Amino acid sequence: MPPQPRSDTVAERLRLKSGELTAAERKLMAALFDNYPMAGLVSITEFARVADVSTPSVLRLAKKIGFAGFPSFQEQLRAELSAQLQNPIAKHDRWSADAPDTHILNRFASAAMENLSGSLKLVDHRDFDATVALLADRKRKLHIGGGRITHPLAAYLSTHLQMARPGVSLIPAVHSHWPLYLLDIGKQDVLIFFDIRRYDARMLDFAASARERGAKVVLITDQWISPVARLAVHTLPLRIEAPSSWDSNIVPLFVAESLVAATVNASWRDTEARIQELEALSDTGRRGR
Amino acid sequence: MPPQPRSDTVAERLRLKSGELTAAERKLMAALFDNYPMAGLVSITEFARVADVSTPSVLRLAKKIGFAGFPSFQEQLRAELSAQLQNPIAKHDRWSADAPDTHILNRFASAAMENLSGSLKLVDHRDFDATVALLADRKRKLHIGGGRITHPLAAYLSTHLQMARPGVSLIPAVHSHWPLYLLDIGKQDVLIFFDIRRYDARMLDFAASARERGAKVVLITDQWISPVARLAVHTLPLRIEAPSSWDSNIVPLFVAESLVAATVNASWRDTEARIQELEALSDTGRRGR
DNA sequence: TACAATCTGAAATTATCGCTTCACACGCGA
DNA sequence: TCGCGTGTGAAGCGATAATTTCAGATTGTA
Repeated sequence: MPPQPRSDTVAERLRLKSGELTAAERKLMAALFDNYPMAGLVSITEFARVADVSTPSVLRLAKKIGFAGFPSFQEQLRAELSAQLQNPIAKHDRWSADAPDTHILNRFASAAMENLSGSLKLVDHRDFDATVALLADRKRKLHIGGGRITHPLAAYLSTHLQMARPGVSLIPAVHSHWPLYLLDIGKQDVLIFFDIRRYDARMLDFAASARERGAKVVLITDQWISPVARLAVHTLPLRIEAPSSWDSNIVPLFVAESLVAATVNASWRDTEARIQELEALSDTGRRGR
Repeated sequence: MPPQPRSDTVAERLRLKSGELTAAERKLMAALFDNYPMAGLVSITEFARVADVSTPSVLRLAKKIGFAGFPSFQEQLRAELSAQLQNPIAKHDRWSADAPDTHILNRFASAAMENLSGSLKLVDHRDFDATVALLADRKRKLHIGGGRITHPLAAYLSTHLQMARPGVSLIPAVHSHWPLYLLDIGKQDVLIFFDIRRYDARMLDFAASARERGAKVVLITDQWISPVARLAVHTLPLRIEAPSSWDSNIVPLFVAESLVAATVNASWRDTEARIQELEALSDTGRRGR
């Protein structure tokens, strides 16, 4: 390997060494990237304070990535910033550093952002709020399920809701077990289904049976809307296109996380105690091992 | 004297006073505008040297345009620069129609966008590309795992990679099964781990054992970087903050989907046939019911 | 459990910076 | 020519920043 090219940016040097950084050094790296490169253009004392480490740690990091001291480290940051300011195309720095626009990461990121803003226009926030009210109602049991592709989303939602409240059950991926789970669905229960194309006929059957048993169905689907919507009290249609052979489930995950956050907010009094209890039990479990 | 007008930029203040500047002060103004505002972000000594005046002249200029001293003059320059660098991403057009900005959907969306653009800056795209090369190499077996929270992400990635190539296995969520899976990890295999805070000590152990058996470890983690990074050939650090009691896994999912798309692209010839075969088998299966 | 290796920040030290003072230079009118 | 006002920078003095040292804390290991 040739000797380290001295023209490398601070960001590149940090990434190069990121594997061998200590805890304090990682804090500094995080602080710097949090506002790059401005965060590094203050005094060493101030930079250390912002990252919540000592000044020697800043110095050690600067030396580890090949600078003589803090001033030369800072000089490099200034040089990068100057170069960037003179180059008007630099607005792309918010994407992957120096990767071309056509890089899959950047194309996927654009698609994700468009899906997200498109979905927010598509979704009726009253449906969202009404769904949250259902999820926050502890008198109702929750049943969460998804198709072959979306099942991990259902699992994710179920794990988080379980931390927030009791009475959450995940319907397994394997169809043959479904009748058993249908048995446990009762009046006033809520069935949350992820169903995106291609829609699974068996999910429609399941949702129909659940509804007959008195459950309320909430559907998270794509913009072409699964047939389950006819049975659902609330439908959240999302955009899921991606530059890929398969659809993107980023926005469905976004909705799942938002539902969790909103549900926790809506019933904070009950939830707070439960989370603290969970923490305590986890700690005990860890120590007991 | 009225309180110092903090909204004026240094450039405006200078132009305002440009009529009453002395020779040395005009030299300083010219030097600053020559590379605004970077030229002023060095030490007073250096700035004076560049403009070919003495340091007291710099100080006198700073005071003349209303600053208490050189540091506060410089602070103003930094503030202007920060404001200028603020990415215009923040002002995306309306989110959810007529929902207030404070609605959880909009707050979560902002957080997601910031996490995404922040992560793209944090991730080294060469690590990403190198990871894709590993995933696309059909001679290597892939083992995919995650912690309690991130396991669904591992499952999602595994499902998609399985559609793209053979030799993909998902490490189950239950720790007690792990030794059995370790047995099957061999030289040249690849272990893809999702590990975000709080890091699981058992994942570190597992990764260490896998590495000892000759496997290459790829780590998808958060910006605070899991200790597994020390064992990993490639680390993808991501931003995961959310206005919620728990972290957001939207960006990890984004990376998983991007990895799948890039892997498919990288080995399209092999993948195409496999996907078509899968389609055919699925159809048969459905008809056979 | 003890030992070694590594990491970390408090404190001391050194270097540099920001600022003040003051002597001198210059222009200009008496 | 002198005197006066204004502008300038050399020199020096704290103040602050950068660096070094070192002892305690932490972590991994026998």
